[in-house]
Amino acid sequence: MSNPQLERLTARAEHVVRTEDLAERLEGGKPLRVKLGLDPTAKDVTLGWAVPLRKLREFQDEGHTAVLIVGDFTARIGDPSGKSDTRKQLSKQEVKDFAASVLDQFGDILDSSRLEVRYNSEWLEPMDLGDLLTLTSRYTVAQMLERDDFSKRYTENRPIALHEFMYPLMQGYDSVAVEADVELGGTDQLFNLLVGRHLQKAYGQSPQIAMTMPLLVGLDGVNKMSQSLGNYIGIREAPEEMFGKLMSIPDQLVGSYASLGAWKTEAEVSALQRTVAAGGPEAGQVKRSIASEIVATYHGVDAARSAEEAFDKRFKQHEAPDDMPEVKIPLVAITDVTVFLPAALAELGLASSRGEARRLIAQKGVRIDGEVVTEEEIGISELEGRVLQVGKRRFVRISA
RNA sequence: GGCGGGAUGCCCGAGUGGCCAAAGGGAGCGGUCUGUAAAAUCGCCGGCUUAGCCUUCACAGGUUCAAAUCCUGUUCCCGCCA
Repeated sequence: MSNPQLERLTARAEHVVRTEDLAERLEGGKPLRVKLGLDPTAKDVTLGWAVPLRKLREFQDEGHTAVLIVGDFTARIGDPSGKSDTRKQLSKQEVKDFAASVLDQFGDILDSSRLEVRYNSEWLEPMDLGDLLTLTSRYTVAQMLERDDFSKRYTENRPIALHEFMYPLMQGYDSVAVEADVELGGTDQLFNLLVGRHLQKAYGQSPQIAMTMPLLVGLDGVNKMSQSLGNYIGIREAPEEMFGKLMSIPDQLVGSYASLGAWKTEAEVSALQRTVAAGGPEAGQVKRSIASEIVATYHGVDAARSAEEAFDKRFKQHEAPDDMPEVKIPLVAITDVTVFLPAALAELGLASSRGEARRLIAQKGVRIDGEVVTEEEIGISELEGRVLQVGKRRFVRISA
């Protein structure tokens, strides 16, 4: 590759179909229309989502136009990509709320001056049965079943609802509607992006370049980062929370977070990975610096620094954090001058039930001012004005 | 339309009359340890002021001293044939 722009734009990508086409269009000198579908089915933007977004930003920085497709129509079907179950259908209002929240957060990453936002209900809603037949006639059942998750579900005797076949077609048709030059997505989107190419050809356009970005693995170290799995970090999460979560990723993931989160170059990443693999305090140091850089990307360097300090205070020195919610002892837990602690903990949301709270006490997981609590029943005066702690992370100050 | 299979705790999944609040795994939570909210390791994991009691195995009834397990009906799901 001799074209430096091409090189920058394809960095970190998993697949580019086809690189030659991209090179050619860049040569053409016209700003490209770079499409990214936004699936408004959850309210937060995760670090995983940020990966294609940042790629899109790179395109913007090179003078190209970002075309965001809000899948308000398709969200009502639910993208079956990578799913082994039919996704539930959302109501119009839910979709609208999610879209608003997500678009707002996208603003943290994208450049609003080279941005076009389109809702796919614009062209999908008015389609009539005839249009639909034209669209569906361009693809075969065998082609659909090529898709990994469909074929898997099919052979495993799991249901595939007919409307799920429509999803890739609709997403592909979006590319036709906005005349996309490039479409970005996660690797799990490759099939859908290729359908877009196919349909564009069928509708007489030149096929878009499909570019996929690697999927960021979530906090569990196994699955793709996703909100439905709860293994995610949101880009709007508090610095301290973000830093803590980043410190909890398995060591093997540090490399990919360095690349896809801290946007390190390939060379830097492999150096970091070697250090982590060697283990020892240096490994922790690497994880720390990556965590800190990612936090700084979204909250600034100062916030990142204080998040790191707060983390050390709590987990290395085992000190209580500076600020914590102040709460009153729940009345139901009080009898005369004593407090029934399991009831108090459950009521305050520090334990999910009284039984859970009892277990926590039995397991030495509850402390008052740092001292392990062994009794379930304690005097009110022993609680008022003190810091009540559950586990390592949950703190609450009891008002006097 | 015909025939067959299935629905178990947050998820996966064993259990086919009492030994079942229900194996095992995952997730989650707590302790220890540590460079860490990593790893490892030990423990907990329906509810309840807990040697006991209460409510659970799709839903509604029934049989039985006793039902997740047997019977009837209902709902939903899957497969095969058409």
